[in-house]
Amino acid sequence: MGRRKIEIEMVKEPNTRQVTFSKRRTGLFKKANELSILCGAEVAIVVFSPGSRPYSFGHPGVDVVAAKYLQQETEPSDFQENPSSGAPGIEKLNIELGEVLTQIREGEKQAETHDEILNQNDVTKLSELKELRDSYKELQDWIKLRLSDIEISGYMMLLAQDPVVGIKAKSAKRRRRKN
Amino acid sequence: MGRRKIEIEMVKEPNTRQVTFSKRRTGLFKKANELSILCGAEVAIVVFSPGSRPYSFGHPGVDVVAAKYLQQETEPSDFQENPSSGAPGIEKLNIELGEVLTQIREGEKQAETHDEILNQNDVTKLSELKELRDSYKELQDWIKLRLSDIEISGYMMLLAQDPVVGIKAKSAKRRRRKN
DNA sequence: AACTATTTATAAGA
DNA sequence: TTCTTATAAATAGTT
Repeated sequence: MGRRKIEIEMVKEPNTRQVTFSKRRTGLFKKANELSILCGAEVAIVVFSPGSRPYSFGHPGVDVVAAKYLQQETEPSDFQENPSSGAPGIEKLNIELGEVLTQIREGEKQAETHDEILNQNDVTKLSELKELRDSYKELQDWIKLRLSDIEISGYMMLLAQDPVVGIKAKSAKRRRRKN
Repeated sequence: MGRRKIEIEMVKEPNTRQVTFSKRRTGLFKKANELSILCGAEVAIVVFSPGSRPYSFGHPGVDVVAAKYLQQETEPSDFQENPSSGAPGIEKLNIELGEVLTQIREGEKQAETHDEILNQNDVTKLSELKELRDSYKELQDWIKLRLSDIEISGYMMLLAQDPVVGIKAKSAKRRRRKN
């Protein structure tokens, strides 16, 4: 968005990096503000500059949103006891899928420790990344097809259940279709 | 930034508002990601949609940054040399993967409308569910293998980033397994 | 800090 | 909804 296109990678020149940080932090907060107003959404952002200086934005407030977020995290989900779906055995399947998700997440954390290695990879590896991505996409498509075949709902929900609690609780309760 | 200029005020049409929310939330997270990479900054964002669904972004993690923010202890920072990611082109791949995740989530929403149908399914369908599950597991394994091959870190992080909120450990009850 | 040339985000439209 | 496209907006390099 400037005179030239830049790669998304650490800006080496300290001075330039600082300037970039200031400009983009301002832009980020502006965007966040617009989002909250346009959509009536609650937003909280905390940023630590390269020099670890803290900056924050919040609507209605960082603390408010953070509290809501934390509360939700600890809040005991109620979907558990909900028999909802009703398909025999589906619960067990859901649990297993949940475990798979957990594994993904764990692998993801483990991957964090590989940052440096990542930086050493050269572009050659990109082909492999694409391969990975494409394969993943294919599977998603396949899953979606299977889903329409067997009409299973709570199932897909569970796919993303682990990460998104909000959706979980909501779907569990719903007994009627919305639209 | 669109066909027409719009005023920054609550979008009245619920449908349009939802669309705007999705687009802008994606844009916001993308910007946040770029900021963290370009400047080696730590960023955490929590957003609640108009429907109070939680979304979050965090580098290195929402909880990490949030904790640091809350503590606010003037610690001697030597954050300067955070290498974070930076492989050329990886940014684009991350975004594409993010889109895949979005697709999953969308499919999930769509599935919600099949609650009733689901309840009519009989046990016969279970075999298919298992097939689905196994296939999904297989892919996860494959992905994990590929990951160790190419050592990509931020990549997998992005996989779970969108829902992220994820960290919402609360799904606690069922994810509690040592693996 | 301002100033543009460009890139990027996105509001409408298909 | 997903993709496209005309425009608005953000911003990289410059002054």
